[in-house]
This record gives sequence, C-alpha cells and structure tokens, in this order.
Amino acid sequence: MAYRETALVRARKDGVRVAILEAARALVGQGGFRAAQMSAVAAGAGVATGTIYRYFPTQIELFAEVFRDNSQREVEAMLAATVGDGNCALRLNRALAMFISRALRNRRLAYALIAEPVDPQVEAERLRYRQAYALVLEKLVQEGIVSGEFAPQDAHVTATALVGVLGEALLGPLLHSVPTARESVADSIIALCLRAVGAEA
Amino acid sequence: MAYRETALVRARKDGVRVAILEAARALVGQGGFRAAQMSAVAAGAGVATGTIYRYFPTQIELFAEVFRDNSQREVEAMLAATVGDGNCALRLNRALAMFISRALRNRRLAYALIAEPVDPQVEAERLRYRQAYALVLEKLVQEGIVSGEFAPQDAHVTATALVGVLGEALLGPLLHSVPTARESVADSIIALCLRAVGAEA
DNA sequence: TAAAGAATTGAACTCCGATTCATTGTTTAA
DNA sequence: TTAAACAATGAATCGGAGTTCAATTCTTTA
Repeated sequence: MAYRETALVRARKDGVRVAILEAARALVGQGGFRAAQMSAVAAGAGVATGTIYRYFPTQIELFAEVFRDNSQREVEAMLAATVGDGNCALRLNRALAMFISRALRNRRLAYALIAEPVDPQVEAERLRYRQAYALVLEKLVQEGIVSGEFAPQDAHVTATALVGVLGEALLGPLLHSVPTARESVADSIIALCLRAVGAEA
Repeated sequence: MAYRETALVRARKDGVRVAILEAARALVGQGGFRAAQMSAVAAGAGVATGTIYRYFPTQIELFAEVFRDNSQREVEAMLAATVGDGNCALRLNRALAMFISRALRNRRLAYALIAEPVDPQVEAERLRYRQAYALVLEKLVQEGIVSGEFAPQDAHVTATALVGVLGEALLGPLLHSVPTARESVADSIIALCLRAVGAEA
C-alpha cells in the first residue's frame, strides 16, 4: 500500500466540509436557497464546484443538511425556553417569544426555513422540522392539560396549529419590514396562542 | 380587407382557452402543479403545446390563473358560510368547517393550493389568497369583538393566525390518508379556533 | 375562387444551473 | 525517490421542461 488517510488529512477534509456548509448557510441566510447556487457556494467556501460533489452527492442533500442544521438550532432554542421555572402558560409564552424573536432577528433565514419555495425533498425536511417544533409544544400543552392549567384538548392538533400560527402570522413581518409594528404583533400572537390553549387570562 | 374575427371564431377561441384551463385544473387536481406540464395540459385540452402560448404568455401565468380560479371558489365558499343566521361564533364555526370539509373532500387540490412547492410567482398568488381568506375571517372577528362576543384582540393578526392554523393543521390529514381521524381533527381545529378568538365555551 | 390574415401544429431549440470527468496536484508508505 | 492512491480543479457536458417558429391549415371578405 502507498496511501492511507492520516489524521491531518482527515482534519483538513472535515474543514472543507464545514466550509462548504457554512458558505451555503451564509448564502441562504442572505438570499435564501435561491441564492445558494453551487458555483456561489464553491466560491464562498474557496473550492471548485466539483469539490462540493466529493462531500455532498447532490445540491439537494447539501440543502437538506443546511436546513437541518439551522432548524435544529431553532428547535433547541425553543426547547430550552420550555424548561425551567414557571407554570405551563409562562413557559409556553417563553417558547413562543423565543421563536418569534429569533425569526425577526434573522428574517431572511427565517423566511427560507418557513416559507421559501424549495425543492420537494427539502420541503420534506421542512415538514419534519415542523413536526419537531410541534412535538416540543405538544409536550408542554399536554402537561398543561394534565395540570388543569389548559383546557382539555387534542394536544397534538393544538401543537400543530400553534406551529401554523407562528409561520403564517410571521410571514407578513418577515417579508415586509415594518419595524414599529413587530413587537405588538409578537404580543398579539402570543396572546392568541394562550387563549387557544385555554390558559387563564 | 380579407379577414376579421367573427363571433363564431371568438366563441371557439374562448372554448379553447377554457379547455386549456380545465385541462390544467384537472391535472393540478390529480397530481398537483408538478403534473401539469405544458405537453400534458396540451394533450388534455386537445391542442398542440404551441397553441397554449397563443392564450397564455407563460406556464407561470397559466398556473397563476388556475390558482386564482380555484382559490376564488374557496374564498367565496368560506364567505358564503359567514353570512346568514347565527352569532359570530356560530358563523366562524361554519366558515372554518366549510374550509376544512372542502379541503378534505379534495385533498390533492387542497394540498396544491395550500402547501405544494411552487414557483415564486405562483407563491405570490398563494400569499394573496391567504390574505383573502384572512380578510373574510377578519371581518367576522372584528364584528365579534365589537359585539363583545370575542375577546379584545388584533383582528388582523388573529385572522392571519387562523389561516395558518387551517393550513398547518390540515397538512397531515391532507397528505396521509387517515379517514377515521378526520372528523375529530376537524372538530379539534374548530374548537381551538373558537378558544383562540375568546369565544364563550 | 382567390388572396390575405389568423390560428394551429409539433419538432426543434433554448436556457441555465447541476453535474461530470479528464487533468493536475497532493499525500503516503515503501 | 517513487509509485500508488487519493483529492481538487473547472471547463465542458447534460438534461429536461418551457418556449419558439417555419410550415400548414383554416377562415374571412371581395
């Protein structure tokens, strides 16, 4: 034998893979998936277009991974907001506020994750992550029902519906920049969600 | 002069235009916009592909018109459910039930209109019609607020959120056929929406 | 019936970004 | 140092659905 991958090479390759992912992520964060053309990603990562294909079989799989990376963070941020002190209503409030504030802070990325037209295979990732958000909320809603804090209801349907509320109600603010109205919109959305679960006013 | 369009020709041309739209609509209703390729639309309408371009400048404009035609019906159906007898809660109930039952009756079409990945220009139509649904609901919510039947709230945000609930909560039932659970899901969705507007239980 | 204008046809073309691959450069172990 | 194995390059290729257009067929009026 005359060649075997060493730790050094392994590390550099890992670095290239990360660079590609980060370039793609940056482009998606600026101009959505539309802007993340393979040539642009390659340029951003400082490699040739062909090199990307040594790390990702297709553009779609690259996009899927970018989608997962970004969405995973959001789910974890929301999950983190649900644990800790407070009754269910308060924790739900925190989780919703966390999602909304993060989305508004990075609107272009949020739009890409929530609503940008994407390839069906990337859309499948979107569906999966919507379920992940819903699962986080469902547990909280279920806990609230058991404790009597929330109205009796189908926690799964409610959680799914809340995900729909977040996506749809944020679409306007995400697309059209209306900075003044944003805080009050956030408050309105949260208030509506709390009524929806039947929390005490 | 030796040629001028007669009423007969006018009528036949109108017929061709309608045939193209209906062929496209049928294909979208069966397999979504994906399935409505120009060659397939032409075949369905009994014309050559080139003929379509004498009636629609691009595929996107054809799709946009199909989208509008179908969505307009839905908006009108929902609107019709909001008028007539009953207090605001009852009429909201009717409107939501109308939307849900129509979507479940024609799931493939509903998916195409609500969530199928489409070209950004068609997506723009989707946004417009979501606003149209929201407007119908907003008026009803506003009326309920004024009458004291619903809680004080931002009617616009609420209406937008309800559109989000309908879309997201129906996605599962639209994609995965679970006939038994559908009615209860519909009931759960409606109950949640009524709580969300702060209607009396 | 003739000639002009219009509509239809569908095979060929276009477009454009994803993907490939022959070539060049790099790393490893003997 | 050398050869084998791998990695990187980026211009050329590919694919496939939307679109075009020269040829044909149809319609109208004189």
